[in-house]
Amino acid sequence: METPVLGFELRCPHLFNISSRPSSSLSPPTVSLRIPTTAAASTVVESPATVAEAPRSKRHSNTYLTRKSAISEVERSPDFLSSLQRLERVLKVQDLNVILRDFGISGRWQDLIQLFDWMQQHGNISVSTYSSCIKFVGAKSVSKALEIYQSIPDESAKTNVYICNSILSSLVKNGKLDSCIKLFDQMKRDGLKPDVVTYNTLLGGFIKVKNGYSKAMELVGELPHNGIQMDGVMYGTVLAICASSGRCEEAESYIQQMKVEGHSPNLYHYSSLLNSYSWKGDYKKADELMTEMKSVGLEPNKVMMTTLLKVYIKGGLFERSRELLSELESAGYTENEMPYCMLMDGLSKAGKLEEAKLIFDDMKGKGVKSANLVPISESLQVRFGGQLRSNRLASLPVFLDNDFNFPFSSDGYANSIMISALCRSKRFEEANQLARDSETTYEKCDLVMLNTMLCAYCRAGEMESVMRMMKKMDEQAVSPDYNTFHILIKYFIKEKLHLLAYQTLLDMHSKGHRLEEELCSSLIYHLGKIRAHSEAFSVYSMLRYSKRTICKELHEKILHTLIQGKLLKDAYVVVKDNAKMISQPTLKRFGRAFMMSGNINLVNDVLKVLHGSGHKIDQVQFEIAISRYIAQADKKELLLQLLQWMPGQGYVVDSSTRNLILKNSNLFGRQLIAEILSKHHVRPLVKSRSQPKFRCK
DNA sequence: CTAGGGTTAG
Repeated sequence: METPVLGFELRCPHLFNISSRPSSSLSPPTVSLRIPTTAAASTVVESPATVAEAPRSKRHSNTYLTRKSAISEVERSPDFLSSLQRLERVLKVQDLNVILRDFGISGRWQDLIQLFDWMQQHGNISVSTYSSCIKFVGAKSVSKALEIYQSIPDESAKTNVYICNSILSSLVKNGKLDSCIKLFDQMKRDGLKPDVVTYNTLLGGFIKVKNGYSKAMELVGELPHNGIQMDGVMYGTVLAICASSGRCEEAESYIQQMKVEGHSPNLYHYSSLLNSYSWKGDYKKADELMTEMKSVGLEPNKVMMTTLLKVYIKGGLFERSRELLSELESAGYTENEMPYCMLMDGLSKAGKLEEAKLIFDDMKGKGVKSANLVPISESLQVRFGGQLRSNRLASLPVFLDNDFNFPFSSDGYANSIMISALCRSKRFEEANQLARDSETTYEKCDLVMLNTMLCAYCRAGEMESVMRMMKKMDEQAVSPDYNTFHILIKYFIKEKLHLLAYQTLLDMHSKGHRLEEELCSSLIYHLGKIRAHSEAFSVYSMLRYSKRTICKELHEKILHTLIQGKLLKDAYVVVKDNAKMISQPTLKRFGRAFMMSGNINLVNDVLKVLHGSGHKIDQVQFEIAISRYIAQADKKELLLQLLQWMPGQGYVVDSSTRNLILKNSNLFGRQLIAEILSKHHVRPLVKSRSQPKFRCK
């Protein structure tokens, strides 16, 4: 039922604007010829208020039919806005909602937005309008859905459960689960009373995220607290979550539980359970499941059979897979590439490239189409890019960024799989050739396809093609992902374009992608070799501060590079933070290097850090340090500090150093020097810290 | 006759 929660009825044009046009200008309904023109016209001229309060059955029925025909007239009209203008007084807000949904279902995005605008301007709008509009728009773009949400003038409607469910669903569909949960909490604070659909919307977000199962279980756990019972759909979602994390036992127990509660499993439930068997390729259980399902009168559909195919492939039953694929073909379920792709991929991963290629060729011969997504209408961007944003956006919660999701048509799954398969078998020339073919065949490629081709070109060493692909991605405004960066950096290293690799890594880091240690490590090595020491250090630092632990050889490796590049202050930082993970010879090398040419003001600090880490400082280091101090008389204080520090830690100066100091003692005050050196007389036994006299048991 | 949620995918 339509509730006038928004308080628009007062502004409703029906009440004030009824006879702005003569009724004679109204066109007759074009659809339902059974309704006489006059009847339609007279209904229109009557105040809808009268209609609403006097539902005499005949007239009501007439009105209903009139409205129905008006709905389809608007839907079919080539210029629906003018039809809308004409039929304004016939159509109720719920009729407009029906039209809106029809536009949404048939992908008429521009019309949907125009109608929504029109309804807003005419104050003929309801909760359902917002809910539906957000649903359709939000499937494509979170930010646009949020703009609509923010534009709702009635505060109480913002916590309407249907509207909230729509907006939460938009966030989930666009992979913004964290934002979704935050917004959900916010909405609850603002008065939302979540229902079973709300919870299920959130749960839906856990289907394809890692650790989704345990997070989902937390949410399921709070259902009783909110007095919500799981329904059939929610069991479907929960089973999908189990399946997507390979938890077949949990899935089985949920099926059991739902049966106990009196729900009979349908195809959704069975296909998720089946999918949970695909992880281990448990075809035995899968067959049993199919038998049970048929015994309760359910016919396997396309999804079911495709999922079964997946189980057989995972289980390595390629002969049965091929048979099942034929069954899919005769059932008409192979109008797109997907099932062929699954089999090809499975075969190639099992090392059966030739058999995979046979499937590929067979599929190509049959002229199978690839699955295309409908691209977002440009008008939608234009419309919302303009006036609607502005002041409203400023009030959006900060955690919700306005990201777009552009679904591009995704041609060429099969080619992409085949290219990967060829690369896997190191047949780079063939992969290269197929990538070129794909480029000419498919106008637009999605990111995975682009990455696959890029990879093939890189492996084949086709620099020009690599550059062409990068340009293409740029032109198609496809932003590179982790894989893209990874492929490129590896390739640049291989081609000895180390600085380019470095630049690309910086780019990757700035885009927020995690850095892989092995790749960084290799780059650090090569940058060191070409004496790009500070670049090497910046790679190390990026890795160091984005990861909790890194392999200890890396500290060692960077230290050698820094010493070689005389970046001793950086080296000191590395030693200070990781001394315990660095080998003694490397510490020694660092110590000597620092004594020789490190910042003289830090010499004592460095010695203390080295010593504090358990490193035994050798005489050479002291000797170099002390000669530097002597050569620089203004560092007198530092020398005295060092000499005073040494005996307490079990170090004494050797005789040549001692002589050097005495020779220059006039610079420091003979008396003081003699006093300090007297403590260096007795060379204590090197019973080091690691060998305490008394061991505790 | 009236909004919002669940199945296969490189």
